[in-house]
Amino acid sequence: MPELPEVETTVRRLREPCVGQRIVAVTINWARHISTPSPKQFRQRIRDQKIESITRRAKYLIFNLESSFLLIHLKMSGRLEVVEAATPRDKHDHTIFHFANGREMRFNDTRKFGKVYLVDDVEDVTGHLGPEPLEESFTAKRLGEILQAHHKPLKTFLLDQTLLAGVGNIYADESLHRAKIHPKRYSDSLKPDEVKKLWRSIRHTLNLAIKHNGSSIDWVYPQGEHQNHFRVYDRQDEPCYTCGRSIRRIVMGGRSTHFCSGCQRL
DNA sequence: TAAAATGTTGGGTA
DNA sequence: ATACCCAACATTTT
Repeated sequence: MPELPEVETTVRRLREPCVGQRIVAVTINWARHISTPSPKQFRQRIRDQKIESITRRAKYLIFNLESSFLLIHLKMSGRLEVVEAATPRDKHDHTIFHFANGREMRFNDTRKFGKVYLVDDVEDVTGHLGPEPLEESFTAKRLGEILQAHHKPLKTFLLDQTLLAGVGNIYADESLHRAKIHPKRYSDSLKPDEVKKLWRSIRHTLNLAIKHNGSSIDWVYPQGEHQNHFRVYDRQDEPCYTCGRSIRRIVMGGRSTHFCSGCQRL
């Protein structure tokens, strides 16, 4: 589930226990978690490297090591925790990074969709991604240009990581509601004031979610509290807080899509 | 019980 | 260029 705000929260939470730590070994219990290089090469190359900093690009965590980059994508159910080595392991702790200080970072991933990369060039993994919505360089003008260049329903547009990076199913719906724009509107149909509203809405929605430490849903990602602030996501048949009309749930591109039948007209 | 649905993404085929 | 279905997998819900 983790989208941009949850990944950002995870990065911030991991900095204190990780930065400055040296990775002395890696335990790989599910080899297919390691995307590149081979598990054997991975273990060898990461060994004895220190974590110098942690950043984020879209939904990827980037661990800046001494001589390479460790990237992790949590996909649908991934979680990262740093614990004492003596802490009992969970059956879904698939990849474990052992630190020199006796603690370890565990990549727990029930559905096993997550991926781990060790690369010299971050762009090898993130090169196909669109702009970061919270960067200063991402202006309303820039969003407008990208919107105009494609003819896609907005929901589909917002989920396309090559056009705009980091927005997932929850924040796409929340952003469109805050902008009062219907998810089926086509990207190249927005008027300039609508572009501006959508741009502001995306950034506000993501920043607010980060302030709430992300959203917690079910058993995944237990930290955040932004789920208490959803306006449309998972609120089908409930009244809109803005206009009182009921929230609808439809399926677009195989993804559940929530919008207000009053505020968001086609 | 069995089928459907769940936050992601990439690929293959129209 | 876009749309649609499928794949990866485990667990919960219908």
